[in-house]
Amino acid sequence: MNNFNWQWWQYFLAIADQGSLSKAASILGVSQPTLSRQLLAMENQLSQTLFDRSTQGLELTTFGQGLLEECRLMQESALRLQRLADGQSQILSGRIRLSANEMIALYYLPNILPDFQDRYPQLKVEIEVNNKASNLDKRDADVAIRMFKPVQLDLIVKHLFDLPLNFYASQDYIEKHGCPQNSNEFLQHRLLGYDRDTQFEEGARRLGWNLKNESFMFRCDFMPLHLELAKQGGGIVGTHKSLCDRYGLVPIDVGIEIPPLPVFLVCHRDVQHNKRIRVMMDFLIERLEGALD
Amino acid sequence: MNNFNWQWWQYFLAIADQGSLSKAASILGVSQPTLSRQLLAMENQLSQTLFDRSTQGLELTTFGQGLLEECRLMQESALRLQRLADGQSQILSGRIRLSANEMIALYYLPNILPDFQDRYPQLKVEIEVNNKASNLDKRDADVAIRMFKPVQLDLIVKHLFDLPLNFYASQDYIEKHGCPQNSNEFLQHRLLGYDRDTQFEEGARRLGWNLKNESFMFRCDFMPLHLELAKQGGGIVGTHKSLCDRYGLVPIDVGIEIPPLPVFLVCHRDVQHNKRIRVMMDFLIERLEGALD
DNA sequence: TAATGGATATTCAAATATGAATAACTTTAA
DNA sequence: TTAAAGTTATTCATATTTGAATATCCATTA
Repeated sequence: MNNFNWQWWQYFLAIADQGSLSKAASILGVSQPTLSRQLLAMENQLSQTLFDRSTQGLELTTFGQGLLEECRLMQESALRLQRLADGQSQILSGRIRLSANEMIALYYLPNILPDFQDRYPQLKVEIEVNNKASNLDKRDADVAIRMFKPVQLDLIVKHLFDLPLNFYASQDYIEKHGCPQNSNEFLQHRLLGYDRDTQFEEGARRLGWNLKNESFMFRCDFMPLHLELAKQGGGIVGTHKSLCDRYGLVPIDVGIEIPPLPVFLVCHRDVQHNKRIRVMMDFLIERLEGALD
Repeated sequence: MNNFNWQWWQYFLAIADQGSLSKAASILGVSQPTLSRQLLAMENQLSQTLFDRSTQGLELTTFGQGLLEECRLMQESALRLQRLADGQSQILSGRIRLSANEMIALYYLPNILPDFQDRYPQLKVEIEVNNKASNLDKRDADVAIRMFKPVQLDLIVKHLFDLPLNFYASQDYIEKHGCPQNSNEFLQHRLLGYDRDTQFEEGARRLGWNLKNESFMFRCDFMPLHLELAKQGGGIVGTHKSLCDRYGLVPIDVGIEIPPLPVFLVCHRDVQHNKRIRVMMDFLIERLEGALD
């Protein structure tokens, strides 16, 4: 009776999402001809066409569209099952994926991760460096370091500490352009700002400032570049207090207090008891704060 | 990343439900060794045991139990997908499953089904004869004839007609035992009643009677037997008015009016536009009432 | 116009998964 | 105690599925 292979729905969804047999096949870990034939078999059994083919790829028919939504629900179950299963794993080998933004990845993790690998040599560590919050539901990452508190209910969140922030410039810069003495002077200086990232804008608005991204002379969302620029005397950067010494930067005090940046450690509730994930989180709890020397 | 085959969950659920590789394999349409190996591969990938084996079969480990519930949700999606897909089918060949109780199956369907098969020779008709309501969610049947109005929201229900009921006995019986003239006399007679089926009991209670199953002299849930017994002069039967002529039964009027039995035609909302199902329902709407000659 | 790149479908040798048969075991029934 | 009937695991020849290579098509670009 129930002769429909669930794997077919998995195939169907991958093809629909990718819009191409080749891409879907590569993600699914099968070859394009295999996927082509499986899809044909599926359509054959349904006596219905799921996708319109072209040399540009595949597009859902209206029939196929009618199945997509429920298929996504099925995928959610599948993902949840995988999390539930993996969540029980007490194996200390395999891979663990950590998500962090560029600043954490570049300035804090290198100090401590070698120790982790010494302690757990069987564990392969994969770091996803990304300003976007990666999807813990889909296990794009196992553990994430976030600078904001996630609201999603099925996530386990631990507040680690707060990163003090301030404005800094190099000694060179100050000698050349002088040190601003108040906020009006400050705004006339070469401020290193953001491009599409609105986090800073929003922070400023909460402090009652009208500081648009457009007001900055130099704009870039890749924060490490701000630091390097500031180091070369390129301008004033708002960044972590713990980094100024390393970069030979001096604080600029114009009576503006930047609220410190909270740091959270996050994992999915379903996998919180996974041993690999547990040891990674414990390690980060133990060592990350100390990495801010 | 997402290297888990959805088919494995299908296997997992079937094994959990059947409690045996052999049974599950037969249902899934694979061989027992195949299923045994697939399960092993699955457990291997999870590095966890899903079932404890014995020569009696397989039993879920606590780990496996933790996955069962979500797996059932996944199955619901799979079943819904299949209904949605099948629901669009405009093919007039294949099988169609009809669910009916014993009375309908035995006394009304034989009159009309041959015409259906003449009209749609490509369609194989399967009849599930069952007093229980078969599961339209799981497609145990495509179309069901029910004597009660289903409450489930995702079912399409059409009220066909009402079957008049009355009490009957054979001429022989009446000559031998006399015809009861009032309800007190009536209750002293040989009434043919039910065993575990409480539908009649409940109907009687709604009419203000205290008529327990235990009060009957002869008890059986298989209604056609009641009719045959009554025909042989075995007692008084409460049954369809339309059957009394065929069986040479005469009505017994003791001032008790049995409310007529409503007849509903039911299919799942998801498959209501399926052509096979459509023609079967149209046929039954057209012909079933006439079968009550 | 011709070349390129990206797409699906087909071919065919090779790897893989399958199932009949069987082994090994346990419970139940005789 | 033995036989029967049920279970899962293993073996091995077979059948199926797979993927590299290829054909073919179409849009884009030089």
